[in-house]
Amino acid sequence: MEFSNKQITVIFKALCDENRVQIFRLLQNGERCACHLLEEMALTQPTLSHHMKILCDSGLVIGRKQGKWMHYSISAEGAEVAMDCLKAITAVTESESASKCCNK
Amino acid sequence: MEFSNKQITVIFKALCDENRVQIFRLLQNGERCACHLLEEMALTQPTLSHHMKILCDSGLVIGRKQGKWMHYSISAEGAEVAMDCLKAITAVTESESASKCCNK
DNA sequence: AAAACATATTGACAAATATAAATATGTGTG
DNA sequence: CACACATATTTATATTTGTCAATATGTTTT
Repeated sequence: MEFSNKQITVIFKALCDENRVQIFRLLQNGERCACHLLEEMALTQPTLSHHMKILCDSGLVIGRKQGKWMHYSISAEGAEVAMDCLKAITAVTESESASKCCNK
Repeated sequence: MEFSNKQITVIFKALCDENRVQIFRLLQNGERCACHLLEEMALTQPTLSHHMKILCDSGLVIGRKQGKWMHYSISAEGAEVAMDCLKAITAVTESESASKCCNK
């Protein structure tokens, strides 16, 4: 089992909230600092910080600290991992076509 | 914008819960009926039904009704859509390398 | 060192979600 | 048609999650 159930939920939790999805859209134009994201999103600073933590935990976003600023960007490697993960969990290895059911 | 933020959250909500991820693992062996899933999972029938609804809403799982039984399977088309969606939301279209930040 | 600033953390609360018991719906069978 | 059975829905509740205010941490500037 390449990915644990828990790992999978952590990865895709990044994409389960509309605000976080919107943050991805902002990061698609390239690296952005937290203050920039804060201006664009209708969120308070602590809430943004909370979402950025979830995004970084997922591996889909990378945080780079530079002085007092945090710069965030989409991780190509993280995206690759998520892609592999999605492919792995949706792959069907069926050989038989009949549905396994409790009523025989 | 090919996918709305809302659509994206609905798709990936399927993979945000450990029980639902486990259901994917069961379905990877081929189509299964609800009663079979219920035997394998440590859930009550209403809870399983609730999760199956979320999975079907995501498009990643298909429900097929046959008499009084519901047969569930992973949707190859749904998986393809999710893949495209993941690719789309993690794609970076940056031309500039410098980080856009509020401090100029 | 003090002040100003950017971000993170804590604590409290509201909203959303997962869960199960009870009930409803729909389907096959006697 | 009555009954048994599989699944869905409703209702209530516990847990999780998103949110913000207040505060803490760490960095730069004066």
